[in-house]
Formats: sequence, structure tokens, C-alpha cells
Amino acid sequence: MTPHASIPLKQEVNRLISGIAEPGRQRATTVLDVARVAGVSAMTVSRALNQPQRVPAATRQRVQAAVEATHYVPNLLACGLRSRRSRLVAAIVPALDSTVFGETVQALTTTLGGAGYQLMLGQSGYGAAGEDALLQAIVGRRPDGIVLVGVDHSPRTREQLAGCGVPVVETWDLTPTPIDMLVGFSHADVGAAVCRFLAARGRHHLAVVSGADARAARRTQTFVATAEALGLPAPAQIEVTVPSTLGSGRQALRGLLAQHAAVDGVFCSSDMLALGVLTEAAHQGIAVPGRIGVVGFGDQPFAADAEPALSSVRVDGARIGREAALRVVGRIAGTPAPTLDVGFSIVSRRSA
Amino acid sequence: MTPHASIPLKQEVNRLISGIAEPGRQRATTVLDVARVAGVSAMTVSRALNQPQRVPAATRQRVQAAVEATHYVPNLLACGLRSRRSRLVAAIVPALDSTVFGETVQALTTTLGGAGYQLMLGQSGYGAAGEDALLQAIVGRRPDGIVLVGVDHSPRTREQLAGCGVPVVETWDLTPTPIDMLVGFSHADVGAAVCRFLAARGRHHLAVVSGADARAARRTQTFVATAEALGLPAPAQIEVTVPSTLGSGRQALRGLLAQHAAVDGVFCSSDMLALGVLTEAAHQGIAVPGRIGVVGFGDQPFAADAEPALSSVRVDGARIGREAALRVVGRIAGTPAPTLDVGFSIVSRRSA
DNA sequence: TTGAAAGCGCTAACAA
DNA sequence: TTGTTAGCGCTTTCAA
Repeated sequence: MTPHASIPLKQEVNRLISGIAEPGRQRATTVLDVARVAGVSAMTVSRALNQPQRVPAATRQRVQAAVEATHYVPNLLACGLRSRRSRLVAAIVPALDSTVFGETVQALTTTLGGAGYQLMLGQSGYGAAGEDALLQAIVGRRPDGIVLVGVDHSPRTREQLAGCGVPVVETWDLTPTPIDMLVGFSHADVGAAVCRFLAARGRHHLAVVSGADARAARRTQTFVATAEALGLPAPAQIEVTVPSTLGSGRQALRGLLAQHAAVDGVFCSSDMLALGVLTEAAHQGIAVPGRIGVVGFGDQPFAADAEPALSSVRVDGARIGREAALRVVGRIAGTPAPTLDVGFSIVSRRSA
Repeated sequence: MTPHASIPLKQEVNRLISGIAEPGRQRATTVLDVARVAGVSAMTVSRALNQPQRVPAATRQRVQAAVEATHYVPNLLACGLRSRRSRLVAAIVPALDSTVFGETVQALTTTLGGAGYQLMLGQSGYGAAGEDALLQAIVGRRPDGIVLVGVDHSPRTREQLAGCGVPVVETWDLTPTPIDMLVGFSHADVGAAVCRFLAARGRHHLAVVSGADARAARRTQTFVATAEALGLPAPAQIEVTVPSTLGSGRQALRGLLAQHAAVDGVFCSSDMLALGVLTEAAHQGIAVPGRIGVVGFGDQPFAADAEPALSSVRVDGARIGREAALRVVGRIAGTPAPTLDVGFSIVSRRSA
């Protein structure tokens, strides 16, 4: 095809796109349409878009103009199929109704987006029930990487993930046996640390209010074990339904006071639960921190502004997302990265 | 190929998969591998998986067994490319850090999943800034439908959406000029209704505390206009940064009391803001509802359990998600559906 | 009921 | 620097 001096006019563009052979049915524009309009080959269009540095500026501009004239949007299904790079990273989070993982997802999106990848989000629900079906659907899209929140997965899931040859990052937890890569912190350490934190402040009659999820259970376990190690009375344990709400926190404190009147320190598995405890305490005229100390988990935006300000376990969720994204991208590029423990800190505020 | 009486043994399967020609490099298993193992053609495998009723039970079982023996996961990129049905529906939400849209997304996922579609989630951020780039990336995946939260989009976005021939559902708002389909409610009506709600309870010195987003702005506008129509003093307006937090609610009430001491009714653009107002009021010993009435928006799970229980505007977010999903799926199947106004209700609790 | 051929839109590999 | 050829894995179409 003879190279044109410039991009044809709009009507000419339309004629070129629709083609002379079949002017009837509407087709989506393809590289070939763009190529025809720009007066180059399909391959040159592809290169101009994907490896701009390998194409002279003049050609690049012609192609760019043709892309705009034809409203071309590359078919990423075809790109992915041919190049075996879908430029898609999947993330599986337990749920979206809590906001705990929000900043992780946000950071994932941003970091991946900057590297030219798009995030595909799946909800596993708390529990491994629908996880297999979800995974099947995700793996079928041939993502270049998979980010998981949590390390508790069915053997079938682990097997499928390990077998499909895709980089996997597990997050928000540590385990000695990761499927592949790992970015998280030790929930066991959190439980122990919070117990010592409360004990150090003279709280000896402890309690845990916890939603029924695996990570919270690990925190509870070491919290209780540490209390025992410190020679304290066995902490009361109250389990609430997930997703945990302010209401279940209030109810938990009522139950706690009814059955364990001496309680003077409460560790809640989420800040919202803790806010419920604060609310109920205020309502009943129970002094916080005077009579009861309260510690939450997550250091949500509202924790610092609660009344009294809520002590909480701070985890850098954004960093987890960022590091997970970098690991996936790095692995795709051939650079392996070691397990990262992002740690946590206890933010001491008035409530304890 | 001769049909086998049964599926070959594991080693035979491996030999068939890896192929004699090139036993070296690992390939992902394809329909051809499954076909070889099942002793049928690729086409029959495809049919057995996608249109089971068109294949006799015996054949179907052979294929099913072969799928399991080979750990076959269909390449949905190829499926989508060839069939022009990606079985993907994209949703664009402003953000994931608030939980307001959580139940909508949850319902979308569930309803779409039941219909064999998968949800692809994108965050536009509050504002039309990155929306174009996001849209480009989404349209490139050739989704079978797109669900938008909100009706405020740049002309370029609207044009691209209208032009790409994909079913679009806008949600969480109403507009006389939808791009395609629409499921929402009138934010203008909300503002007016809340104003009348407060006025009817003897609140005449009103105020609005609002995050800077377009939907909240519409509510504020009619709230103010209605106050004027009712002959009330012009409501004080306080704008807070997004995402709105408990802290900004507290701060807003402080500002309000300093500058408009007579205020006796506050409409907040989110329940979290309202919770902040409640918190600050309690802290300053200002009686709610005695001296000030407070109304939130969203009827989040914590609203009913706040102290005092928070009056709020309830919107059935799950229904919006469900109906949006049904509309997308219906439209793909060729059944158009009209605009749906899901309405709202004011849940009257103690705070106002 | 099953299979063979063709091609979805793109890019890897090679050639000019 | 640019183009040609082939084929990614699947399903549409048509024929048996």
C-alpha cells in the first residue's frame, strides 16, 4: 500500500474502515482498519502502540492519528491470547463489605495500573465454599498473577494455584508454607502483643470479642496463651457473627458484663466491634479507660476520632497492596522476591 | 481417532497431553488435549462443556472425566475472542474505601455469577480524572455489559460508552438523559424529603454537612431550596473532604456551633459523618435529639445501633445491584428493560 | 450426533 | 525500519 502523506479525511476513513466488500454490518475496528487508514501494516500499528521506541516518531504519529480517527480500542482478549500476557492480575478478597482491605485493594489497583496491569477483583466470601468456582473462573482468564488475601485455602485451591504456573502472592498473614510469595504479618504476634500491652497497663481480667474468621482466631489463640503465660486468669471469649458490626460489639459488652463482671480489658477483632464496645460502655456509664480498657484492630479512619480515642492495631494495608503488586510484576519480569513481614504496631490512645 | 472404551490411565494421559512430537516444554492443556484423552474431537469437547444438552450423556461423561484427568481449565480469552461473548461484566465504582456501595457490588457479583458472568471491578476515584483511561482498559476486554455507579461522566466517557455498542446500566441516581439503562433514585427528592422531615419535627435552623461529591451536592441543593420554600432560614452549609470520616463530622459540628449557634437540625451526606456529629455532640454535652436532630445517609449497619440510634436515608443498594445485573443480562439476551426508580425511605430513629 | 475447516484479532518469529 | 506468515485456543459454520 502506498504511504499517504497524511491521515485521510473523515469520510475517507469511514470508507476505509467499513470496507468496500461488505459495507453493511458494523464491525469493531481492528488493527487492520487502523493500518489501512495510517497507510502502514498491521504489525507496524501493533509496534507503534506496544513498543513505541521501536518505531520512528513520524510513523508513530501517523498511527496515533489513525487510532484517534477510527476510535480504535485494542482487543485485549486477542492480545492476551496471542502474546500469552493478559496484563491482568486477579485479587481475591474475603469480602468488600468491610473496609479493612480497602486500602490494600486501592494500592494494588494503583501500583498495578502504573505498571500497565489491570486488577480483576473476586470475592471469596468468608470461607472456602465458592472459592473453587471463583478460582476456576479466574484462572480461565489467564491472569499474569494472582494476589490472595489470607493464607487459608482449601488443598484443592492450593494445588490448582501451585499447578497453573502463575505467580501468586498471599497477603495479610504469614505462613511457613506459602504457595509462592508472601507479604503479611503475624497474627499470632498481634494477639500476644496486645495481651502484653493490656497486662502492662494493669489490666488482668481480659476478654476477647472476635468475629469468626481464621485470622482473628489466630490472634485470639495467642492472646489467650499469653495471658496464661503471664499468670492471668483465662480471658473470656465472645464470638460474634461476621461481618462484625457496631451492634454486635454493644451486645458483646453486655454479655461480657453479665457473665464476667470483673473484666477490665477487651481486645476486639475489628475497630467497628470496638466502637460498639465504647458505645455500650458510654451508654451504661462504664468508664473507658477508667474501668475497662479497649483495643481494636485495623486502625480504621474513625478509630483516632472515637470518644475516647480508640487504641488499635495498625497494619499498613496500603504497603501490603503495594508490595504484593511489586512482587507480582517483578516475578513476571523474572525477578523473584522474598517473603516480606510488614509487621504491625499498637497505636496507644485513650481507650486503653 | 478410535473411540476408547474408557479414559486412559494417568501415565497414558500424560503421554497424550505432552505429545510425542515435543515432550519437552510444558504447555497448558487445551481442548485438543482433552479431546485426545476422551477420544473425541475438539468440537465435541467444546459442546459437552458449553451446550451439554446437545451431547449424549455417555459422551458428556467421557469428556468430563477427561477434563478432570487433564486438569483442563478453558481459556476464556480464546472463548471470548472467538464467540464474541466474554462473559465479563465490568462495574465502575467511585471508590472502595467507603462501604456504601458494598452491598451493590455484592449483589452484582452474586446475580451475575448465577447467570454465568463474572464481574470486573474498576475504581474511578471520585472525579472524572482517570475515568477515561480506566474505560479504555475496560472496553478493551470486550465486556458483555458495563455497570456504572453514578450518572456524572465526562462527555468523552459517555460518547465512548454509547459508541461501543455494549449494554450500559447507570445506577444510584436518576437522569433524564441516560446513556442506556438506568436503575437508581432521585437524590433531589432525598434532599427535599429530609428537609421536610426535619421541618415537620420542629427543626427550623437547619444545616447540611456534605462531602464534595456530585450526588451529595444534588441532595444539598434541594434541601436548601426546600428550606427556602418552607420559609425557613437559609441552611448553613459545611463541606468536608472526601472520603468523609467520623473526624470530619466532629469537626463540622464544632464549626457549625461556632458560627450558627441556633442550629437545631443537621443533614449529613453519610452515616459516618453523622456518627461524628453524634460523637461530638455527646462529647460537648449537647443533647441529641433534645437540642439538635441528626439525619444521616446510607443507613449503614451501624446506624441503628448508634447512641442515640441514627435516623438515616435508607436505599436498597442490594436491589440496585440485582436489578442492574438483571438488566445487563436481559439486554444481552435481547430483552430491553425500562428505567427503574428504586426509591428511598427515611428511617426515623431517635436522633431526629 | 459428530467432525473438519475456517477464522476471531492480535503479535511472535522471521525475512527483507 | 517495515512487512509477511503463521498461529495463540477456541467456537462458528457447514457438511456428513
